[in-house]
Amino acid sequence: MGNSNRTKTLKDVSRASGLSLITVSRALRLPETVQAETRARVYRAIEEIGYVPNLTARSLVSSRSNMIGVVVPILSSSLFADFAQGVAAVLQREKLQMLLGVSERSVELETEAVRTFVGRQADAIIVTGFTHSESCRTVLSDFGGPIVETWNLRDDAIDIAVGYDNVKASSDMTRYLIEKGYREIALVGGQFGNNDQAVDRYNGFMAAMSEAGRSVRPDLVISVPTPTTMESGRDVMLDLMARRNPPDAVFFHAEIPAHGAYLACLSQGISIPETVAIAGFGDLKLSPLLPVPMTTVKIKSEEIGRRAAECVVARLRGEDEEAGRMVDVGYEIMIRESA
Amino acid sequence: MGNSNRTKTLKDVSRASGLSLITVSRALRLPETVQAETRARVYRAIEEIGYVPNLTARSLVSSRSNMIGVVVPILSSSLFADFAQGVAAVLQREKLQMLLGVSERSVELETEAVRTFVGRQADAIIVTGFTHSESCRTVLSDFGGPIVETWNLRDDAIDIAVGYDNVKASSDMTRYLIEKGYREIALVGGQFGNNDQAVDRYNGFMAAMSEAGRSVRPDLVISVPTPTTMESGRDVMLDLMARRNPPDAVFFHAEIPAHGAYLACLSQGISIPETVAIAGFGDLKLSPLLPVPMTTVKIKSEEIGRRAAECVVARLRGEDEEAGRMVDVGYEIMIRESA
DNA sequence: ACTGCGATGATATACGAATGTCAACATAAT
DNA sequence: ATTATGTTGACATTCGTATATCATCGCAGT
Repeated sequence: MGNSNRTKTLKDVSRASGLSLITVSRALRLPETVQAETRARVYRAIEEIGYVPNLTARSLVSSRSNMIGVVVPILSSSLFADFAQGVAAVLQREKLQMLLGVSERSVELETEAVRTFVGRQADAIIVTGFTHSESCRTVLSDFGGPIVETWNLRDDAIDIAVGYDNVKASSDMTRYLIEKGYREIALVGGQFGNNDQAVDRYNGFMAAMSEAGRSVRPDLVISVPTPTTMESGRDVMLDLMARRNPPDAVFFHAEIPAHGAYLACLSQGISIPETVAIAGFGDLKLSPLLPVPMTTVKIKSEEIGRRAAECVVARLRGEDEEAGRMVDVGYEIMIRESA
Repeated sequence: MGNSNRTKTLKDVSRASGLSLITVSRALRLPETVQAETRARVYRAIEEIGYVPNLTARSLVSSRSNMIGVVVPILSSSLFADFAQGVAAVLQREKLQMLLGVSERSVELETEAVRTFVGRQADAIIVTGFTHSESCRTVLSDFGGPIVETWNLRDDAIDIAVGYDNVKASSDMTRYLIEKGYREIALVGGQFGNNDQAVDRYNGFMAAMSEAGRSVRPDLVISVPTPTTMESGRDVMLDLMARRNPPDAVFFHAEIPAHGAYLACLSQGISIPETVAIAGFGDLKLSPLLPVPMTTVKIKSEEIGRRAAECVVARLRGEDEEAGRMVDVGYEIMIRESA
């Protein structure tokens, strides 16, 4: 483990270079104000003793940390992984670091994560969804920096919202299925607890149905547990198709179960879309490459992450004080062949 | 945005509660040493004014941050996302936070990330792979805390290694393919730059081949660019199958291109494993659910993350000072039907 | 010789919490 | 009454860096 010495400080650099503490400090923060030769001496000494600035101390004084707190419900879902990737890409080039918290869709864990972000002087906070605990809202509203709520759009954003209209996306797809002539459309949705997206998608579906004068058969509205899996989609699908009066179309509000259902049909010889049509929500990389490419709602997860991070850096730079409070990244109805 | 006041300090709690600063501080750190009633007064005041302890200041004096730095090559790959998820799960329950850096497989970006981890007084550092820049090695060896290198096993670990034997995993699968009777085995590997795993897998393949007295046709050794995509796998596969003497088995050293290739065969009516066998490396959720389930090397990505994090917390607790320097999480050869 | 400027240094203070020493007081045990 | 113990407070210092003020010194332009 090499050196067992304590970590080096600016004072050590000063000693090693024979320059005063202030000059060293200036050489780092205001390189223009010291002579080129002096600067070189400082850099040489830094290199020599292996000095790494203590960013904690810097944060304490500046009350800025160059860290952005990000909360995602789960990482092992490619949607949120892509989202985090998008955030990371933007932060990377701005020399900002990402403090990542995983909430597992629990508002308590989210609150805990947000609290530590605030305690660590994070410069901004990006969270998923609009569902928060009371104490989380309190902490966030006392927080000075930019706050971005992502993945959905609501009027009551705390500060900034970056996402897309889940209600509209869901009703658009539902309307397409109706127009396409499907008679019995099943809905496989998510769980409502702590998930405003699932609620909005459900509402979008119901709105489109009633708007078209269609009643919804309660037995055709099913929800799968979180986190979603291919297996749960497969099971739901096989259950549905084994019934006396099966649906002729199934709208999955999550892509993973849709894939599970799709593959189950493929294995069982149930033809898509002839016997049953499948529509998804998410559009993962696999979806367009399936033998019968999947019709689905494309979510721009990486873009949500990027735009959220861009809002943050814009605000930190002082631009856009009031603008960009609401960023709609949109969605796309990908009409392919499965429905 | 609620309160535009500056963030609250311990002094504010002291003022609000009518207790002295030290008592408040003690109530938080050594609750046993203050009376229950006093403690309650402190908590009430904290609640009232919305005090959140400044962890930056705490870190500065304790020179511990409760943050663990983690570097992954990319997040939008389910292997690394699962890995990060595993790390996060363990850190969560230990009240540690994750500082996440994305290296994009560049040693420079990795170095930069590691440097900021050190500067932020991270308590431990977890990196991917054994390929680092010189300055990264220097910074790491001056770093006082635990360092975990993951996803592979090598003798020259800086501190702790958590992973599996890529050479052996690759040669095991190759041997299986040879024994299974495949005559012309193609290899679709990754790029070697900054990727010790790709190198080891290649070496494992070559070793098993020469051990069996089999020569390797250079035209059947192909590499796909990083990051890997389904499309690149599809293209390689279609190219291979269009040749005069196509292979009868293809060993993909990454799962995503294997899936792309698989789906291309499915669409083109190329039967698996009769016309061509496919073996993968990774075992994603999709692999066992394909119509012809895929034979592949199962990597325990989430477990690598969990174990790495567990090593870290054990060391931070002072346990295992010397033990657990090398953790082999193993792999599994999943014999299914595609080969 | 004058001012003005650029580069460097000396010294002090601040950031928010942790921590060590010592004092003040109340209550309990002797 | 004396000593011991528990609770609270006052004060000072520390962590590593940023920053403000003021002092030097050398050198160019007047």
